[in-house]
Amino acid sequence: MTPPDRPRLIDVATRLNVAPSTVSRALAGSDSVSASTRERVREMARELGYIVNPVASGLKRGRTLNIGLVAVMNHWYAGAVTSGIDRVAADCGYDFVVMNSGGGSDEELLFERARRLGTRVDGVLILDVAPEQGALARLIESLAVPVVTLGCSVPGVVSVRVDNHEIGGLAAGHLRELGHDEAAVLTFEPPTATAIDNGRLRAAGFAAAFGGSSRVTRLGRTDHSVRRDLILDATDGVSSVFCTSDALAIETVALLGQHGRNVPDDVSVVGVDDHPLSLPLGLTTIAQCPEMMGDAATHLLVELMNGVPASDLDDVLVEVELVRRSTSAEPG
Amino acid sequence: MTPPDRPRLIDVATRLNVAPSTVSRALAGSDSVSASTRERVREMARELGYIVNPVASGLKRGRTLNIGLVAVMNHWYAGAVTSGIDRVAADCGYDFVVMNSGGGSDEELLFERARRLGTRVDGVLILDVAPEQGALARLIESLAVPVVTLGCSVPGVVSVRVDNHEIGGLAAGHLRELGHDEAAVLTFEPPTATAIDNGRLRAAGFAAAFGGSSRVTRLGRTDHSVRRDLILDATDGVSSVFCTSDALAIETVALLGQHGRNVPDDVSVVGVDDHPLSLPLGLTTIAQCPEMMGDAATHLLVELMNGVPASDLDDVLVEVELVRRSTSAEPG
DNA sequence: CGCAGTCGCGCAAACGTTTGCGGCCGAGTT
DNA sequence: AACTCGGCCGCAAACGTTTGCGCGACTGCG
Repeated sequence: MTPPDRPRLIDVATRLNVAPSTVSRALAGSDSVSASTRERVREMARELGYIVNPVASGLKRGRTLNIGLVAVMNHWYAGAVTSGIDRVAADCGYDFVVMNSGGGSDEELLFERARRLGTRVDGVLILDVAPEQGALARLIESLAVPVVTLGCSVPGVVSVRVDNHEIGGLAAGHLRELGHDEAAVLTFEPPTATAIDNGRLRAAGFAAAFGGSSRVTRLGRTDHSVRRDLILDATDGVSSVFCTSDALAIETVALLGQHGRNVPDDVSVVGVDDHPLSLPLGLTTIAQCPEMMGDAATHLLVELMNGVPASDLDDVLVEVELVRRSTSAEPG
Repeated sequence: MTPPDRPRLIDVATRLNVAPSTVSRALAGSDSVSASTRERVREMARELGYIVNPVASGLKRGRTLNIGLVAVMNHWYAGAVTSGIDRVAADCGYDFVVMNSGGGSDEELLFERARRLGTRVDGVLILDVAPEQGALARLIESLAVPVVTLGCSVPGVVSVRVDNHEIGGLAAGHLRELGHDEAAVLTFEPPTATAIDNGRLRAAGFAAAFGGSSRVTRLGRTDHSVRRDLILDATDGVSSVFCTSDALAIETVALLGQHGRNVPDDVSVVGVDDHPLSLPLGLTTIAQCPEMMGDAATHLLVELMNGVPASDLDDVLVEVELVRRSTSAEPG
């Protein structure tokens, strides 16, 4: 079961009659080792299939070359962000370990895990967890490593976000341009107490920019059959509806269709996110690119871990974009 | 930026005038330390906020208490599995690090990363990567740690899977019971060369069990407007359609609806996966529970890491279940 | 009161790297 | 020819734990 243990640094050293330190330096590309031995060492390392033991290396150097991600993974969005993170993390030589913040309502336990996570990684990314009464700030505190937040923000820690207000504004502008002057806005309550409430801001941004008559209704995460009724009720008679997430929008257009209201002829629907199904379903939406957000956040985190002070780094606001497809049109 | 370094083992030792070894043993719950000192140590550790340094500990003990996950994360399914993994991993004291296998078509690079991953973790989970010409086996080989595969299988390594053939069979049985005797089956080609092709088996299982007239058409991942035509064409005239994934099914019912074919009155549609949107959309589907799969796989991996030989462990086949909702009905 | 057995604890050697420091040797300078 | 200087490399001490081994003291028995 235990395979013939991996070769160690000292193995390649003895094979070459040099000191371990030389091997270490050679592999690190130090210039205080002659080009010729450097090459010999590299050759031998490759031949033996040597790779440094990250644990030992981490112990000595005080960095683990790991970054942490805390997020609730049970959502397509988290997976997409993860893709972005992985790409740049790999480029920078980091692996990343994830800690699922979902489900566990036991705050004490969460903190415990966070503390442990902080010992394994050089920095962490926090995705979409809500700053409930300072709990997020305390969480970050107990991590004790550089942090960048994604989709949420805490004073003093660098973040990458989208402008949720602008998102609402874009949707409002689009509908307005088409000629709609009444709209229903539908929004979910956050699924868990620790998840962030983007919907509220998006709805507010919409209302502010729309100008016409709009009415927002918040949907609980309860039984979906009662939700049906709420949706139908809220959208009754209006010519356009703005859903603060694509998941909700997709459900809404299906529902409207089933009840004889043609989208987009009778009613326009626009969502937010660019959900993977939005393209095939032809949903008009405000797209944000999760991979790009993961990408940007990871770059920032790398800088922090390299010692750049947080005060030198600016928050980044990633661009959102209206992508018009076939669920929005001029009012019939 | 560097906070006043975390307390170390020796700090709590000196504070108590005991040897570091005693502290270590006390915290480990060894019985060779008196109950009273054990308690004193624990108290002090709590007071100082001490937590063991997993890197140092890992170096000495030769286990990292990390498990690896290789998967393509850009998919809701991976996120859901991740949730299951995290839950039991946390219970067993493990964290997990993920390596995104998607995108990178450079096989050599993938192997390099896998080798590195193998040095950081005590075992790895592999999700849905295809055994393309033995590449998967070589990947596992180069990991050099215990492995369990999820959704795919390689001779000699323990796996947890669903019976894709049975999935097709369940769908066929359901449609048959309703009275359908003709069906179109729609399936995606795998998105990348390294992703597994579940659709083929599901389609085969369906065909085998359906008995009536069924015709399968495979959809490329190409432009979705050409896909529309293919779908409409393939489903033209049939009373029922089986889609080998919910994503496809959702797209299909939307399409059918837009083209005047009422679901389920004119045509029944059943999918597979129990996609998060399937419930709100009312899609009849064959549900598999990704969290449970992650859960099961992690338990197996923990056993392997504890030294149980792979030959003592049986592959697990997780149950699938037909959940009937409102897209299937008796033929009109 | 002496001895064996036990229990609790400390000492020090690991685990596999990285890195400051010092030493050797050859080349260049006067 | 002596002296210096710089380029390469080895020695050994860390990093923070865990753990085999051994030692002292205390208990209980003869």
